[in-house]
Amino acid sequence: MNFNDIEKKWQKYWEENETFKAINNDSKPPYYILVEFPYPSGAGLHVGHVRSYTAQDALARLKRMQGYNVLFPMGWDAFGAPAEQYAIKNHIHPKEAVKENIKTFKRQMQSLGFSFDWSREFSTTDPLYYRWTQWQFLQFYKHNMAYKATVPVNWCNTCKTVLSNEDSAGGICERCGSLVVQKEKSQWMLKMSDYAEDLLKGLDDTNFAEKVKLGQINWIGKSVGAHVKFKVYDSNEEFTVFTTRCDTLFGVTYCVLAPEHELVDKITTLSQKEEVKSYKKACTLKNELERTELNKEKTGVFTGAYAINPVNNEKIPIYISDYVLSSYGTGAIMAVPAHDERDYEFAKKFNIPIIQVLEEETGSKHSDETFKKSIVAIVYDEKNDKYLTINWHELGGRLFIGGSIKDNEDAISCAIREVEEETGYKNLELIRELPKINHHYYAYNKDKYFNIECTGFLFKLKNNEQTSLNLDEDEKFTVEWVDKDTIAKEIKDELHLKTYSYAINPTAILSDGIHINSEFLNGLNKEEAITKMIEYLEEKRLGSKKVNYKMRDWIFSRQRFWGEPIPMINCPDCGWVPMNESDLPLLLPDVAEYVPTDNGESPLAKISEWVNCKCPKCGKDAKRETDTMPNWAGSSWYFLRFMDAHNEEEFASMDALKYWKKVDWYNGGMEHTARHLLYARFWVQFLYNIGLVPNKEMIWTRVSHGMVLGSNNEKMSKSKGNVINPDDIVKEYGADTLRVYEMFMGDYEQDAPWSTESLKGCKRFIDKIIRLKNKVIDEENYSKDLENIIHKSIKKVLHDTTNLGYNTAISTLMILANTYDKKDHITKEDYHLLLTLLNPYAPHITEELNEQLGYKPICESKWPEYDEEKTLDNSKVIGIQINGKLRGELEVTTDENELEVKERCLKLENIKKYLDGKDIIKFIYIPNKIVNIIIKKD
RNA sequence: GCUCGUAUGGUGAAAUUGGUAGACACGAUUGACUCAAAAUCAAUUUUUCGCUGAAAGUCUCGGUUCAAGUCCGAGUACGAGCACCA
Repeated sequence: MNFNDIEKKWQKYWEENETFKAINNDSKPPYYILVEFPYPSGAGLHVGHVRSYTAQDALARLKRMQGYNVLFPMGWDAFGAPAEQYAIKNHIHPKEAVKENIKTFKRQMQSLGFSFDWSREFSTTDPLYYRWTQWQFLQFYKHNMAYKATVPVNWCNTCKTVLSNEDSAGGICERCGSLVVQKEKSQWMLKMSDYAEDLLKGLDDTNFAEKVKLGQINWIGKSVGAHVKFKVYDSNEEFTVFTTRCDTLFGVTYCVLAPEHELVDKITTLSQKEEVKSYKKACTLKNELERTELNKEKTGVFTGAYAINPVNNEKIPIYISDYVLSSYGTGAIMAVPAHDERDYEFAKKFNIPIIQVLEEETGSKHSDETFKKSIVAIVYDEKNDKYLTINWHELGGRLFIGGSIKDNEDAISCAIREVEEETGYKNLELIRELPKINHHYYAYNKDKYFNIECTGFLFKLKNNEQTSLNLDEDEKFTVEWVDKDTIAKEIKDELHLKTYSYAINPTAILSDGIHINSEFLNGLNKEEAITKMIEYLEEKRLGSKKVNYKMRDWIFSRQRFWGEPIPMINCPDCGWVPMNESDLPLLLPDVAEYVPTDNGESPLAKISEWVNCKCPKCGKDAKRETDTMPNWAGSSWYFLRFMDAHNEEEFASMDALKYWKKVDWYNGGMEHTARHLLYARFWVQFLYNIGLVPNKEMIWTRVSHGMVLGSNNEKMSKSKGNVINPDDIVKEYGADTLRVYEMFMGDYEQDAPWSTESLKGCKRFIDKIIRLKNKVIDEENYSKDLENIIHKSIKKVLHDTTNLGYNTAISTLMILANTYDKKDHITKEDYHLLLTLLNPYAPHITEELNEQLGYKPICESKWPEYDEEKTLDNSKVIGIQINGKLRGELEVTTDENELEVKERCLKLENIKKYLDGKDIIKFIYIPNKIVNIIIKKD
């Protein structure tokens, strides 16, 4: 029999015997393994699918052998735009296209021998399934979690259609390449923002991989800050800003409102009216691309109005600018150019003052410090592109010019004086004063600790006129002009380096430090100052602590045909009325001809016999909602349906949900770890809150797999011609080979390129397994000399298969097979064991060989036990190092003590050679690991 | 720009707690079997050198340690996601 026949034979056996059927309420412990159900595209199964399905299949098969009642289901996420477009083009109903694709996918999956429980199969497009998706939407609505709102959508004027964010990436329509514009539409929304905190906290009740948790946390984007009220000068108006940095309030030099802010028209002065109006107009015309373009210069206009800074009553101008988003926070900000990059950029452009309120700290603090003020002067020679430095030689290396400020002297005159005293140059022109730095240091010559507030200055040399220096000082240092490279290499002092970086790279200071110019906050660090400022604001009723989240409500409407219809009816008298639950499912109409509308409504809007209906409340003529649900809807709860797939009374019974408890292990692509997972968790938490599921989190472990890339290390795509079709591989090399190869190809969580050469290596491994049968002699029990490696292998394969170590599990099995191969004979039990361990990965060939040996099928057997005692070695070869360098090896037994090991060590020829005439300072013996002998060096 | 991930031979990659770097494969080279090929088996394969031995070596620089791929600090390159989130 060839491998294709063997595969068919066993696939048939499993199907006929319902080997993988999971039974609800079985007495065995439940274990739920889930892989993301695929979107059945026309392209068929991808080798990337094969990778994750095989991994989970191996886990499922192993868990079954361990005595678990394993639920390992499969279904189809079949709503979506591609099927819709295909259907429009070919004048058929999308469900026909979907049916075809599902058939292909299922055949391919079955040809790979995945142990799915096909009795629970369903598609999100089955009315029996989406009936419950609709029902759950009604629950959202009834609990005030669904509402209508007007939001902008991406709209393509050429295609006359609404686009998803994915299809309009970069502001270009994916299909026709024309510019995408924003259009206002009334949409159904789910109040997901209410769940932000719960979704954050819920992560503690999961075992998600750390990077998955991080993805969720970032998406939710919690930030703790404050609301601060600003009064408009000479008016009764006021506005509120959201800030995470209320500690910098004394550095506020202007405010910005979003162009759409409601106050803009009210406060704009007469003289600025025209300018404001045209800027607002320009903003609405901007498309996505322009708004998000990198390096875009800040724009904005002055409203003519002023605000009052609540902490110091300063009068500050109010601008409008599109760098402030109306959708986040309050749509208004206080601007602190000294400590925010965007504000800095804006202030530079509009010549707005910059007030530093936070000094960066350098050096290390000491308890007994003397405070003084000082300067660092950086003098630049434009002509030669060089900087003036003083080389103190051994005394202190290379520095810029520095010095202490005398009493009754201001910082700038001090800087000019010091430059002349130390270098003789006196014709300086100030380019810029640099931010102040708080520096701690120890002065050797004075044996004292100092804390200085240092102001930096950047000067330009006007001419080379130089007075002569007195000789005494000339002996201690030399004055040198140096270039950038020399500075980078030779200046080590932290204070001078920091000042230099301010000079060449002017920017806002974002790091922590010490507050200055801030009255009651002076001397405090960032965190202390924030706490104190919030207290102050709340006490004076000027503001309050406020938490903000980036996560918005879920836009739940799509203007498409091929999705779950939203079961809402618009009645001229009663408004929006939910359908009666007993009338569900609301079916999609059975028409093959439908065209998109010109105004962006769903194609359903044109099918009048479907749209027109009666109001469930008053019975008058009414119209159905024509928007459909997003793709994410059906996939947000499918894992619950698998627990009770054919229930006609409920989406799933509490009984079934309680039996399976939760998804023990969920696997999918990295691209879904943020959004899909978040939507699914939100959906479940809502169902929990209304008492329909037993746990607030229904997914325990979430793992993300790496992609299978083409052999050229690029993503597989038709256009690149690097696509591998699993059907071809199964036909030529067999399903088992493909499965083993995809598990062996590399770290499961990492991307891996396809290699047909490597695949052939796995075929050779399978062939070797078959050849080993010739060495089997009719004897029970393990061979004595194989016992150690057999027990070790059972342990390792078990550990690796349940801990994402699929590649090392395979290599362990290769080593075991190689060991068998070196022997003339192996026992039946030796061979049986190898087949059992390999079975989760290569189920067909192992079952076949196992049957030929006369054993009962592996899929009905137990996972072999290992004896910890027998995995231990009683001796081990360890390395012997001398001063950390490997110089020899020694076989030690576990019961040898350090003294015995040392004695034997020192007798070894190559060790003696190195020790000859040297003193041993230390002898380190780490049992079972290594010996390190430390000797005195010459 | 921000967040996350990654960096080890010609290639895919191993290396539980810091403890002999390169397991297991692929490819390559040589040999055996063969009329020949395939298959199989055996051997070599990190680099350099004065080759029975030695030195260097896990992106770069620095640190901790008897001992660092692994821990700490600074940086570089590549990849992914998000992007003016105050």
